[in-house]
Amino acid sequence: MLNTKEVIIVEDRFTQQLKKGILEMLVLQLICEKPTYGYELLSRLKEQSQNRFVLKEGTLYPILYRLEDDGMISAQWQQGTGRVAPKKIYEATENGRQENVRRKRIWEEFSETVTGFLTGGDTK
Amino acid sequence: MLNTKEVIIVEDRFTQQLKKGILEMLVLQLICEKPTYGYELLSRLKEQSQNRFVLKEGTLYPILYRLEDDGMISAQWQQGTGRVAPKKIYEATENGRQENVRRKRIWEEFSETVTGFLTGGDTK
DNA sequence: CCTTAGTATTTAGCATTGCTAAGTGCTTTT
DNA sequence: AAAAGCACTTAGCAATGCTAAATACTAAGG
Repeated sequence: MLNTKEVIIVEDRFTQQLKKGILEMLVLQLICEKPTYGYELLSRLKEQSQNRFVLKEGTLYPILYRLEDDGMISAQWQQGTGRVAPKKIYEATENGRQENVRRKRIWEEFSETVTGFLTGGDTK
Repeated sequence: MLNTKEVIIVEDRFTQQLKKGILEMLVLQLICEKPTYGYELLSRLKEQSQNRFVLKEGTLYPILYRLEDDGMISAQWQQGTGRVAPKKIYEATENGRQENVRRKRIWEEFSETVTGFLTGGDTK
């Protein structure tokens, strides 16, 4: 591509609010799958969601710090190999894995309830 | 029931955050189904969700005001019939109905994406 | 050589939304 | 007389995602 600009999709308030809680869950899920560092998470989120979860750094890193503060993940700095900048590698703790399972269960039940609510009544 | 006290389920941060945006969507949906007033919405939410969306008034009314400010619903005071306190009846506007349809679409796609994300990778 | 883009992390400050808590006023039940 | 129910209002807090910008180093292009 000559022009690397991307189409900017202005997200409305609704869609933005839907993400509350979800992003942290997805990040935890990805780290449970395999140890990773922040910048890589950005691309994994983007790709695995078909461009639906395209985060800025300012969104992701605070999530990582929260998960770390809450004991869900642990971090260690990886030495800069050769000239590659050092990365902060995160991996899930035992607590984190349990919490991840719990959240998936809650999400499943929650989303089913909501969908049932919306389709049960039918606006017409 | 002699004792009307209910078991208090302390909700964790995660579950609370999941509701962001959702409650407003559900309220709009209910009003689209038929004109209603605030207090009745509380019970409809509670029943139709099998006790999963049990709101306090302080949560619901601000939602109604927002929906009204945004032109999704319109309100009119119903005269107090006899000795019954006057109620503020809300009904959906044309904009509200369109937005409701749009939100349902967004929710459907969103929830499928999230579920796919969580089941695709499998934490093992 | 200088500029742009890419990798990688950090931080400040704002907007939105749900929550608790409390208050008003009237009616019905105990 | 007190408690509980109906019905609406408001103040203030907590949590999370967003924008924007800064730092620092490497690689590529004109």
